[in-house]
Parts: sequence; structure tokens; C-alpha cells
Amino acid sequence: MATWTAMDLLDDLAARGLVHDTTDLAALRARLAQGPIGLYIGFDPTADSLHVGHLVGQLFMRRFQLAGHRPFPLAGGATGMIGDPGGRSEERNLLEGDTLRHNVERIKVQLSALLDFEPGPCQATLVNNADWTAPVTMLEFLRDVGKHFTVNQMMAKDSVRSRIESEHGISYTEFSYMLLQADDFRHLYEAHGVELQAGASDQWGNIVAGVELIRRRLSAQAFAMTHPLMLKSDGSKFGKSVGGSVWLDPQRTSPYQFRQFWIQTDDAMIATYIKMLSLHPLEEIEALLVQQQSVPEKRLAQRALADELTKLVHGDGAAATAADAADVLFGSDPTTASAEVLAVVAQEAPSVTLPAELDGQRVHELLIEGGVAKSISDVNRLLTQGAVRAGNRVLEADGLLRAADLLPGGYLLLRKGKREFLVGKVSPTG
RNA sequence: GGGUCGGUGCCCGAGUGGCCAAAGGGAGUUGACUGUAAAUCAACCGGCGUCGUCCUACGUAGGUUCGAAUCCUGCCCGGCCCA
Repeated sequence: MATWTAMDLLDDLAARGLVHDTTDLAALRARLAQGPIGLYIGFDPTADSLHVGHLVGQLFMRRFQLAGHRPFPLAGGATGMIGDPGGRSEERNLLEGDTLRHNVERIKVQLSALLDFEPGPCQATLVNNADWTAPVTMLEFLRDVGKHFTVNQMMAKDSVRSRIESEHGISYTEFSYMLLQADDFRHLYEAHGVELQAGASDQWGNIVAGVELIRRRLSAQAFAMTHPLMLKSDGSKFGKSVGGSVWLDPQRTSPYQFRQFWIQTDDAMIATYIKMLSLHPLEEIEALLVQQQSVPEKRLAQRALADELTKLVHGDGAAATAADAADVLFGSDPTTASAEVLAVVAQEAPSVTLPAELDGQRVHELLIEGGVAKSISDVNRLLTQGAVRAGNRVLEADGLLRAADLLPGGYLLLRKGKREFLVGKVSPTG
């Protein structure tokens, strides 16, 4: 493991492009030099899984932990009920209590995965802001938290101002969001000595609100630090792939698909991503990127990042299998693969069960079941465009399959376009 | 509460009685070119085993009309102004 000193950490973060903004940098540097610090990053349970966009934050905490600090991943059981007004033009839909609790539980598991919770000086601690927020009465909250903020300064925050200027406006509920988050920071400061809150750059206003609350109520200094939002090369939101978001939950996004997402990263963005995400030393990454530039078609950096992250999120075994499956599908002719190899691929790539009699069966339902197409019209469209293959055979517009399309072991390798595969397996009983 | 403007497909946004599954843009999908890349060019881009003067869809419920996203009424939601 890397052995950074406290002084190295900030420089390393900056060199990786992970520092967007900080409060009093000199003071933070001095504070880190004195010894371990507690830091937290919050994750709101808007779904029952985190997605790749959350990895920056998770790994941000991991970096601090590796440098000897104490991370406090926070699941937003309370703030998730309110909705962060930042980064959107409209009001959020509120989640139901049960959904929210379920989401929090799932996310807690994922937050635990990338950090070290073994007892020790750098032990990570998972917290849920519902634990300390729910018991507080509204009157107490208004008196103890609301009192310390002027509406004037709240309205000046970008996240709020943009919403006030938007035609949809902002509800009082969402307007209050930053107060809740500010109080989280205050609570963690008092309860666990958490002195630093980090997050994506869109959290700056909320984080600083916490710093201010701590200063006003506790007369103490706390720090804020944000990292840039990860964006795609066209500036659009990061983390979407062919089928939608790329999740950390293997039920939603298989390790194979997760790995493919990174493998297919644009050349233009890979340097940015790998620096922000990889835990490997920066010199090593820089060296790799130099190689990458001379032979971009080998995607060395994409592969390195894909393998590293797949291992971190899904474990070594799953990562290796995912890589094997990809090698089969994107290596030489996949239709020549053995039944054993295809069995592995079938577990990794999306798969469906085939009817007993394949001859004359149309592909439509199979593609839809496999999540590769969304409707029969969609399949017809793809067929007309010659985008569907069974093995190496481009299907006719009628989409009918033939018995001869089956590969050894009763597998059918369907392909939509160039890079989406679907494996069909004849059901065992005849 | 009053006034006013508005609610259109994944998003933005045109459309003010038939020619509207609805202009245009973005996003997305596919094809060509490539390197599982980008850029570019092209096609597609609600649904349906009947592809049709078919079904569903222009906040919602009704109404007028041969015919409504377009007109009328009630309701819901939002912006702004007044109280």
C-alpha cells in the first residue's frame, strides 16, 4: 500500500485533478500535518445502489484513509427525504419511507466495500444522518440551526439561486436542505471530531454552510474541500452507458458490463478519469499514459482502470471472469469458442433461455428479454438496419433463427451492433 | 383569495380546428469509417406477431364539432404580479 505522509496527500490530490476548491488551504495543510483528521462525504439514497459517479467520492475517502485519516461515509437517510436542490431545475420527487430505508441499507453495504472498517486508528465509520436528525423537533432545529443563517446568504448560494431563477422555483423543503447538511457536519464534528467535509463541486455551498455553522455555534474551525464533478468529454453527465446508469450493484450492472463501461472510455477522457480514480501512484499512472499515447488503440489505460475498479468493486474473481468473457467476445472470432468458455461468457454477458426448438423462432422476444432492445418495433428497426447477428450471420429483416446458428453446447451468440452481446442457452430439459 | 402567463414526446421547444405520432434542436440507437476511441457522414428515434383512414399520446375530467394538442367548462400543478 502507498505510504504517503500527511503533507503529500494534498499535493497528490491536486496533481490528480481532485481539488476543485478548498477553504483556507494553508490552514488545512497545517492541520493535516499535525495528525489524523476525520473527514466525511455524504451519499443520498436516491436509488438502492450507488453508481460509477459516486466512486470518486468513495475513493477520495479511501485516499485519506490510506494516508492515515479517518473516513466517515454518510448515508443520507434524512437528507434523502428532502432532496438536494443543487444541479437540477425542478423539484425532486420525494421517496416513500420504506423505499428510503431500503435504499439506505443497500447503499450502506456499498459504502462499506471500498473502505477499511477494521478497528484501528484509521478505522472507517459508517453513519446515517437520520440517526441524529430524526429525533430533533422542528422548534429545536429552527432555534439551533436556522438561527445561524440568514435567508439572504442562503439565497445567494448557486444551488438555490439558480432554482429561484428557474421557472419551477424551489420549495421551502428543498430550500432547507443545506441547513440539514450543515447540521450533519456540526454533529459529526462534535460527536466524532470530523473536521473536514468533502464532496463534489456542486456541494460547495452546502459544505461551506456547515463550516459556517461550526464556526458560529462552536467557535471552531472546520474545513471544506470539493472535487470536480466527473463529466464526459461532451460535458454531459458522467456514468451513463448503453443501458442507462452504470451501477455498483452487480444485480443491476454485471461486473462484465461494469468493466466494459471503463474499457470503452473515450481516449480524450481516460487520462482525467484514471488520475481521479486509480489508487496507484501517480508516477505509475503518468508512465502508463505516455505509453497509451503512442499506442492508443491498445487502450492500456482503459484496461488498467477497468481492471482496477472492477477488482475494487466486485472482487478479484469477478474481475478476472469479466476480463475473460470480454477477451472471448472481443478477441478472435467468438463463434469458435468452446462450450466451456461460452458457459463462462453466458454468466457474464446478459443472457436468456432459448426455446427448445430454435429453427424458425424469431429473435425479437429474445433481444427484449435480454434487455438489448426495448420493443418489437425496436427490434424490427435494428433488423432492417442489419444490426443483429446470430453468430456471424447477419439476420434477415424477419429475424428468424436457424438451428445452424447454435454453437457447441447449445449456445446462441446474439449480437446487437458491434459491442453488445447476448448469450442464449437452450434450456436443459428437452 | 384576485389577476395573469403557462403545463406538448427522454429533455428543450414549435404548433392555436383537419395536411399531427406532432417542426426544430439535444440526447439516444444503428450503419459506414475505425481501435471495443473520437470526429464525420447517413438512417432511425410511441406501441402493436393484423403496420392500419389501428391503438396510445399534447396536465386532468368533461363538452362543442363530421373532426381538437389546438375552441369551451370544471379541476390539478407551476411562474410572475396584486392582496
